Amino acid sequence: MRYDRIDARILEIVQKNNRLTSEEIGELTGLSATACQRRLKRLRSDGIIEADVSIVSPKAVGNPIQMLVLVTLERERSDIVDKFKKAIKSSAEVVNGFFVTGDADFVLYITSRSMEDYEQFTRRFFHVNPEIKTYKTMVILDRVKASFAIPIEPPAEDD
Amino acid sequence: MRYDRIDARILEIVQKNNRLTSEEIGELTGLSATACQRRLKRLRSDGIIEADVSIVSPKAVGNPIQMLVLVTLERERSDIVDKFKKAIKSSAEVVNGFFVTGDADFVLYITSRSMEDYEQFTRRFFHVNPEIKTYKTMVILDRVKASFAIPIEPPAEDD
DNA sequence: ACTGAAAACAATTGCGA
DNA sequence: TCGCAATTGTTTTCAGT
Repeated sequence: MRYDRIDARILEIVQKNNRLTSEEIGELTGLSATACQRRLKRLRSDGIIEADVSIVSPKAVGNPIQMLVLVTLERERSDIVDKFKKAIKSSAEVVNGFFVTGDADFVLYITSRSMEDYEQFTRRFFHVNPEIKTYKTMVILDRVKASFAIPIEPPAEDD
Repeated sequence: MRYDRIDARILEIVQKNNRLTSEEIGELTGLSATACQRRLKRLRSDGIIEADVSIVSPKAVGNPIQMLVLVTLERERSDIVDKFKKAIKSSAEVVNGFFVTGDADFVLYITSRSMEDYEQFTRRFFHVNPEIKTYKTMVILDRVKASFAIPIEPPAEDD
């Protein structure tokens, strides 16, 4: 699971747009299309590229409201935590769920059709999960930066 | 900017994997490859599909540490807020930045090579942005759900 | 707006370097 | 690991329903 400088360049490119042809990527990297393709294949099979997805506009598909929710559980017992993780996974509204240190136990990224829908969701969700002590909702007013591009460290040099 | 039930189905599919062939999508939707392709083209040009990207593993590219940071500014004056938005945009470490209501003014999603690197980053970042009153770091222990799939509302029916 | 066939284009594989 | 050339497969265009 190793990558060189050219792989890093390819990753930077496809993180922004994975529909470029290998030829185009080749031009941007100074490699032939074939070589780029082979590298991409390796990056995918090695799991450096985790997935290739279309990003859908939440607004365009009827979920204009987005929230970040800080959830604190009653207790941090591992069975309770695990149960809550399952609840996150099985909840369609929760797009992202993070288990974190600090001010909260979990942070959830949720999309919703309306504030009313969100309120209903919380009622259900928090009723089904009585181990939740508190939650704090932060409504997203602006996605200032909504990149999916992870910064890539310069690769190790073993010349 | 409208979509029907089949478009919704296509969106669900490509949100998970945008490298399927039109043929494969056709089989999953009961349409011909050609029809799927036309729909995808429209979904892209209409902006319902915002982007097509490869998801890179932060861990695999040397950024194993991920954080969510709640930032509160000294004051919510619009020029200060705008200045901070610019700082977010121009900072490579900040992958995502949200302007929010509630307990904080901004939530940042940051990746880093190490806690030391993160500490250095905060020093720089908060030095350059003196309008920051407080910030609270939550280190991500587990990405319980790291989907990029927005739930899609059943489309409006105008038969 | 859809399908199906043909043409254009891109990805993959094999080979020599 | 690379590039080139040949093959395979995918996408796009076009005509017809």
